[in-house]
Amino acid sequence: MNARDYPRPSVSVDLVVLTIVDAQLRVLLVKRKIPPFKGSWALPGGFVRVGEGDDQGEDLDAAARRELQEETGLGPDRVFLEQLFTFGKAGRDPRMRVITVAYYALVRPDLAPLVRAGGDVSDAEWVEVSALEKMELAFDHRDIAQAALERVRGKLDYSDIAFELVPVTFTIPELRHVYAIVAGREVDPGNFRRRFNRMMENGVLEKAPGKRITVSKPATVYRFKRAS
Amino acid sequence: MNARDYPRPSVSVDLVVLTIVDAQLRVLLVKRKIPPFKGSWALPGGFVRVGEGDDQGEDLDAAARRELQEETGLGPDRVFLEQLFTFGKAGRDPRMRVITVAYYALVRPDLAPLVRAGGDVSDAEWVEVSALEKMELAFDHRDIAQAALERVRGKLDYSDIAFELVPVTFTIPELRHVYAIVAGREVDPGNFRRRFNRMMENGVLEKAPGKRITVSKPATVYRFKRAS
DNA sequence: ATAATAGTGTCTATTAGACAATATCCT
DNA sequence: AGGATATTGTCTAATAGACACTATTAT
Repeated sequence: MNARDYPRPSVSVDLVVLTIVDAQLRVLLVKRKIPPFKGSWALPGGFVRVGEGDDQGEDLDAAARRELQEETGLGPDRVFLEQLFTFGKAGRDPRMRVITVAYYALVRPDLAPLVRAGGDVSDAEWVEVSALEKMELAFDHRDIAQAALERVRGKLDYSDIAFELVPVTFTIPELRHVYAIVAGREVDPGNFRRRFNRMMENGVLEKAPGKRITVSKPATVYRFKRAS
Repeated sequence: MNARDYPRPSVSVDLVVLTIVDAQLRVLLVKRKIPPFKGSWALPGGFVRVGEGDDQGEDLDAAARRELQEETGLGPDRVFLEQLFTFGKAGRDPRMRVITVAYYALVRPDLAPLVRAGGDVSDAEWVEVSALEKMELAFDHRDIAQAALERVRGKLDYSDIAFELVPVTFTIPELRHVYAIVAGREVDPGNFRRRFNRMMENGVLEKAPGKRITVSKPATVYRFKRAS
C-alpha cells in the first residue's frame, strides 16, 4: 500500500506574535470572519500551501512569513520568527484533522502600530498576555500562546531575543524594561547594567550618537553593530 | 473556497532514538526495505494515521509511540519521548510533500539490546553518533539526528534527562559517565559529586540496597524515589 | 602492599542579587 | 534647589572548575 493512498491531514501554521506596547507584553489576536469559531479571537495563521506534482509548495518557514504578511501587514524584515512546537491532537479542529506548526514572532514596538487586519481577518488587536488566561480563543490557541510565552521567558536570560523587542537604537534602561516586563518582575538597574556591559565586551553592540531625553538624566543610546 | 479543497501534505513522525552502549552515545538507525532510499539507513518513523469523518485518527505523540513499538519493539514504558522539531522543507521527500514531526527518545542502556527490527525495516543498528557526520542517511535524517543531539546536549545540564540514560539503579560514577559521554568531555568526579548531592537534597533520589562491585572500591547505588 | 577508583576538602573565578552612594539632567 | 533617573560601587551567596587529598576495596 502506497503512502499516497492514506488519508492526509491539513497542515497549518499559527503565529504567536508578541510585542511590547504601553509597558505590557502583548500578543496579536485576530477576529475570525469565517467558521469555525467565526467571531472568536484567534492567533493569525493559515494553511500551508502544498503543491501537486513537481511543485511541492512552500516551506514551513515561508508559510509562516507569508501569513504574517497577509494577516498583519508585517513584512519579513526585522521580525524575529522561530518555530515553536507542533500541535496535532486529534479533534483540535472540529471540521477535520488539522496539524498546526506553531511559530512565535517578536515585533519591535515601533513597528507594532503598523499592524493592520488583512486576509480572512476582520479585526486585529494587541492583547495583554495577562488577559489570556480568562479569554476563550478559537481551537487550542490559548495553549499555543502559553507555550510561546514559556519559550520566550525561558530564552530571555540565555539568548538575544530581548533585543528583538526594542527599537533599533535603545538605552540600557529601555532594554531593562523589556526584561522586567517579559519576566514579570523588577530588575535591579545596577545588576542589569553589569550584565549588559559583559555583552558589550563581546562587541555585538556599540554606542549610537545622541542621548535619550527623558524626565531626568538622559541615557546613553546603543545600537547593534553593523556587520561590516 | 474551503480548506478541505486544498491539496494536503502527508505527515510523518521520525524518531531519534538514543542510548549509551559500550561507552558511546548511539542512535538507532534502520535499513529501509521499500523505496525511496531503499537499502539506505534512516531514522525509524512512519506516517501519522489520520482518520476520515468523525474519527480524526491518532495524536502525534501516540503515532510516535506506536512507531517506536512497531519498528523497534520498545514498549511505551521507561522510554522518554519528546517532540523535537518539525521538518517540512519542500522537496525533502522526492515522492511528494511530506512534513515530518521529529521526536527524540532516550532508552536506558539495559533495554537497548532488546531492540529488534520490525515493520518496514530489515535491520536495525545502534550507530555511534560520531559516525553520523560521514554517513549518508535517507531524506534529511542526518539533519534531524543532529538537531536531536544539540537538544539533548543543551538540556543535559538543566534537566533530568541524564537519568533516562542510566539503569533504574545507578551509582554516581555511572551517572557521571553519562554526562561525560553525552557532553563529549571529561567530568571532574569531585565537582560532579557536589552537583549530585544538591539533587539528592531535593529528595528525588534515594539510596538503593547493595553496592556496585567494580575492579576497586564499590560505589553506593541510588535509584529514583518511588512516588508514594 | 599496591593499584584503582570512590569519596572529601580546598581554593579561585564567575555570576546573581541586594542595596548604598554618586552623577547628571530636567523642571 | 529639588526630583528623578542614570550610573557606579560594595557586599554576600551560589556555583563551576581545577586540583590535592583520604578511604576503601580487589588483587
